[in-house]
Amino acid sequence: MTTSRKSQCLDAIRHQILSLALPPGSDLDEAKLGAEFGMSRAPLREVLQKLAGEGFVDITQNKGAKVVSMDMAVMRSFFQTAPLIYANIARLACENRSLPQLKALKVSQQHFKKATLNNEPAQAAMYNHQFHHIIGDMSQNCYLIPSLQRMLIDHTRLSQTFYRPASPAESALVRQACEQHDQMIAAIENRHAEGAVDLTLQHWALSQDRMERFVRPDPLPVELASPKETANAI
Amino acid sequence: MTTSRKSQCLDAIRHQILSLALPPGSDLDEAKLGAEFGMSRAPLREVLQKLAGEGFVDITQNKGAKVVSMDMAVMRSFFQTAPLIYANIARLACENRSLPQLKALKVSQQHFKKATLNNEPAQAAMYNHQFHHIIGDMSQNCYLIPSLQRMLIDHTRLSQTFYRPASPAESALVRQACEQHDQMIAAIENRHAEGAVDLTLQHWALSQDRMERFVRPDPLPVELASPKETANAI
DNA sequence: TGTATGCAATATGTATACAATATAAGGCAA
DNA sequence: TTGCCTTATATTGTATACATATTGCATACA
Repeated sequence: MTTSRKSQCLDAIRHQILSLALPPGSDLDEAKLGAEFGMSRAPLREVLQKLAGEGFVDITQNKGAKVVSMDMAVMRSFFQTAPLIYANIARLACENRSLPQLKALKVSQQHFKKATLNNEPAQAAMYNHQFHHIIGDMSQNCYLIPSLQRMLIDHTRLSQTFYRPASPAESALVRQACEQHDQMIAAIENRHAEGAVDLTLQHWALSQDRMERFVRPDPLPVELASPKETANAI
Repeated sequence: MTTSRKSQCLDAIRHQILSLALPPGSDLDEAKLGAEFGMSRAPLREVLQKLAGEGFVDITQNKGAKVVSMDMAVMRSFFQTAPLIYANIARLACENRSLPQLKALKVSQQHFKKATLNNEPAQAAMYNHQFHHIIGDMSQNCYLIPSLQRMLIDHTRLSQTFYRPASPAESALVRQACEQHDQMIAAIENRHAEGAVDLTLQHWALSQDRMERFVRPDPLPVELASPKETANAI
């Protein structure tokens, strides 16, 4: 199939952006990518246009495509808006989910669980992304889905450290997130909207703290930054 | 400027979709549009890709672009989701609006008011669209704006009849909508978030009834459809 | 007469060549 | 040395030609 080459290219670039292999702000050179995926610039430009529509890249006239940035102004909006979108998507998912979607969600969760147990942080982040993406599909709401997908892009990029726990306490958080996924599946299966919303907000609270730390890490101990020490360090 | 031809084409197609000159579901032929706007298919395809990203058209592999449909399932989501998006956008607009944006909003409202007074329904619908689009810009929230813009597409298409009042009572509704715009400007200018949200919800309620009637009009009088009359008619 | 199959016409997808624009480097003048 | 202007190079934008896929119609067969 000649069509699969384009969708394959789409998936590859999406994956690289979500995994931070292509960091925010990096330039996407048409000629280079075209050569890399063995296709001419025409279809590749369409791929970039599509990615722009999905919110993965920004395209500027005569300047090409850049991976969307994650500056402070955007982060503020992110933390402000996420609970609203996630909670309402969860509620609608309970109302509108289909059985094939429910099946897909369970499969995704199996993969996610396995990745966390095997300590594969990159995979875990991607399957977590897929999990929430499927819940978005379940909502069947063409107005909220674009918002959700944009949130998930930044959420997945920010959570790249989340599944790479540095201490037993952090491992416990990952296990808890995994359990919440199981509970969310049950709530959606039973069309228990209020439960799904509550779980979603708890799930959000869990990752929120971790992500905010990533964006705004604890300040270094003041003593280390004293004039004397600084002078020595240089 | 060679660049303006593409953006001009974008604006033209957007306008035709919003005004229902291109009805939902209609096919967009690349070759025909290319000839119409005096450009080759390559840039025109990019225009269609961009429109797809904005939610104006759906593109299917090997089958080209169609104006997004407005079926019943979508309408349900529309009425379900609109208050949520509009209210939160209004709240954020109060927080984040800039002075140039406020100025633009006032200008847009002037045009809108003039169009309603001069009984120019098509123009009124377009300036109403612009008015709410600017409020979206004011929110500065890159996650909610895509949702808002998709809502506005369908809102504007549905409201094409709204500004074509058929009775004095309907004219009063249009005047009321216009007054609400003025009040919304004041609330946003004074950063009065609660007021802006309330006004937005009232504004929504006003158009909601009118739009639902358009989607699901009053049934025809039963007498006219009686077997005897029907037989005569045929 | 209904259906299936194959062919032709039309529309979309892709590649390549060329034009226009932006960026960066180098030279010149203050 | 610094600022600016010019020019060269690299990258994006556009047009055209060709390949491929879909659709509708005609024809043949059940």
